[in-house]
Amino acid sequence: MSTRGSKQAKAAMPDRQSRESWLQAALQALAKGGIDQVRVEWLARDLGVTKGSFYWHFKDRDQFLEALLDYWAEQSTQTVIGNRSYPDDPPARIRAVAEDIVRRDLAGMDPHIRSWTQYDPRRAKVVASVDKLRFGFLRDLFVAAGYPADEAALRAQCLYRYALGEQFILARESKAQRLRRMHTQIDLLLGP
Amino acid sequence: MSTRGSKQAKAAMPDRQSRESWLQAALQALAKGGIDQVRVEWLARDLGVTKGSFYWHFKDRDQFLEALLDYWAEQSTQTVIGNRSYPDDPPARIRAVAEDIVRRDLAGMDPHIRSWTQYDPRRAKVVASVDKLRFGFLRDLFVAAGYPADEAALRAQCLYRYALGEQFILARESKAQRLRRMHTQIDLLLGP
DNA sequence: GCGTATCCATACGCATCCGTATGGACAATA
DNA sequence: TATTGTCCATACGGATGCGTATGGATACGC
Repeated sequence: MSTRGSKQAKAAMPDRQSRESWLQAALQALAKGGIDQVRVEWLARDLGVTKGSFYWHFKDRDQFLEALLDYWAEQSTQTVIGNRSYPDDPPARIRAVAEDIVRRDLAGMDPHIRSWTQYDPRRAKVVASVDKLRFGFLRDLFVAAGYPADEAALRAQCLYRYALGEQFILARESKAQRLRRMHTQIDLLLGP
Repeated sequence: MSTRGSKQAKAAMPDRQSRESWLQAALQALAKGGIDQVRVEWLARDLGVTKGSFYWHFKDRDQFLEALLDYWAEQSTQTVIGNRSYPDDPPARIRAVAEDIVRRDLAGMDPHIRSWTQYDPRRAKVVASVDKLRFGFLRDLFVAAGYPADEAALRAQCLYRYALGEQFILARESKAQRLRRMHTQIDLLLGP
């Protein structure tokens, strides 16, 4: 039944878990049903191990959730900001970044994250720092496009809120439609 | 200790609960910490009664949560759309509605609702219908402002996403700042 | 005043999940 | 081969929350 670690070891020690594999599993669970889907024993079942592994890597669930939030923060900032293959022309760059936001794998994670962290000041602080970082990245794009600082900030705020809101519309829409409307929004923001 | 129903009865039967008082308490709990804060015994404590009351009004927790989602849908549509005291001038009307959205009591509820319902098709359907209704209301405002149908729809989608996204920014900002930026966004949408 | 309907308290069984305690499997090192 | 370190299985105690069973309290019609 179990695919317990055999000796041919395609990638060495198949069943052994790392801190990160637990966090990765938790992130997937979080994406599916919110923070109350992140249960120690459920993750263990997903990973094909038992809690014994969990409590070897982490002190308790609280510390794990803290680490999870940090892990999310790291992932969700690198995904957009870490991509250096964007075009040089500022407006095209803004479009490319916005498309990346819509497309990215972490789509749909934000509502769970924010629902989870909303009333915990310490956690809200982490989310706020992510918002600040992503916003700053967008603002710089508008600055590069020639807008003065305050104008750039306003437009970046608009775009960021739009991108966030986009994640929470559950309507079954094609990605093409979403992208088209996003372009309309950007055209407005790049206008006067 | 208990303010058990005495005979002077300022408003008749102080401690007796109705279906709606349970739903109201649940909505408050939901707003604070998401759906996993909605626990039968916790609500009972909040209301100053015991579970006995709950299981008289509702079959079980699942049925209760269904009713809760419907209750939210009703509340969150009436809040904005039910207000008939908006100005007649279409642009001013759009501004007033948008301000209402920012100000309204249900602010901050959406992330919890969407995190909760995202991966349940039956529940997602309810949320989608709310989105559809609120969006339709906004679209009609743009139509009234003179935009052709498709243009109005696009602008309404932009505004709606912006308003949604606004709820998820946890940054400590004054309401005045939020309103000012919202106005900027609307000015853009009412432009060319 | 009596019966009935409405609403809630109390107490219990049950399942689930957290955290711990302890020992075992496996690899690396000597 | 002995030893040590890493990682996990198993089994348990305890807490928590759901749902039920049953009786009590209050209002209302007659």
